[in-house]
Amino acid sequence: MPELPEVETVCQAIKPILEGASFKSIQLNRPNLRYPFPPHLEKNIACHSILKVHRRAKYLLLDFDHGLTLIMHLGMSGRIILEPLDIIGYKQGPHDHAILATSNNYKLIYRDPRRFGFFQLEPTDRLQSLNPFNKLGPEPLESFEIIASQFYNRLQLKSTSLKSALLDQRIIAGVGNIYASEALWQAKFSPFRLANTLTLEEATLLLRELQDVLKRAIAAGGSTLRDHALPNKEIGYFQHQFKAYKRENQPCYHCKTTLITKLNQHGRATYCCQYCQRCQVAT
DNA sequence: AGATGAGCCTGAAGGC
DNA sequence: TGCCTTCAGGCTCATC
Repeated sequence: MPELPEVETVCQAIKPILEGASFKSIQLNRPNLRYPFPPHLEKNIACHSILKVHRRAKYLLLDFDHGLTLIMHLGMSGRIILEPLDIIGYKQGPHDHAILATSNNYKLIYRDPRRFGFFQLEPTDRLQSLNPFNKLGPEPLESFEIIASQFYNRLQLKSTSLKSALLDQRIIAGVGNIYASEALWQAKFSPFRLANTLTLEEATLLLRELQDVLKRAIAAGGSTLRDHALPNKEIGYFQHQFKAYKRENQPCYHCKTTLITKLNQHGRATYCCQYCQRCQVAT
């Protein structure tokens, strides 16, 4: 599922329930996801209060009162379900890999069919100096004034395409394939244009459109394609607002005439209006 | 430094 | 209906 808006909506939904609570038991149904689960996970975090639930890029972070942070990444197909502990009718699914029971009688279920996600446990005060957090670019929803120049400066150092640059977590954190396509369409920039050819004004415009797309997606509860759902199982609705992504052969909403094209860029799908975005596949 | 391909996995969708 | 192939929202690694 998860790009920044999906992780953010999950974060906002679980925050009021988890902050101040603790996990009283942790059931792991397999030894690993993409990587092994942190050793002695239950022993290390059970019965410690969760001080803060927050997000950095596409990572969900749970800070505990004894100085450890549980990092959860949802990979491609991960989701988090939060439901009352005594709910009748919960049937453990084949991909419910971790079930964490909370002190306030909820269970947090980590479900991930493809298992590209992972858990990591690290000291909270060292998080910023650890991989991958020490490499991440600014949060795109930080105050515009603070990050605009950083964004521009980082683009200036990149002789790769704009699409690649937006997906590069070192330039701007949390953007994935959907929202990169949407932001580029909205700003009318070709995904194939080289990142270091943008002027400060153009980089500013792109960042504004990126912020707009991400904020609207969060307000809509994220995008539900196959896997994403909010922890209460409601789905996100931003997929109905896609202007480029998954709209191949449908008219562009800018020019109303050109059909959106699906192109392959670095092995991944890119959607654009070849007229409005002046898309020419770079040679 | 950047591009490319492979790999980690499963399930949905489409073609035949 | 069933089998096969392709594709998918992320990220890392090796190689060129």
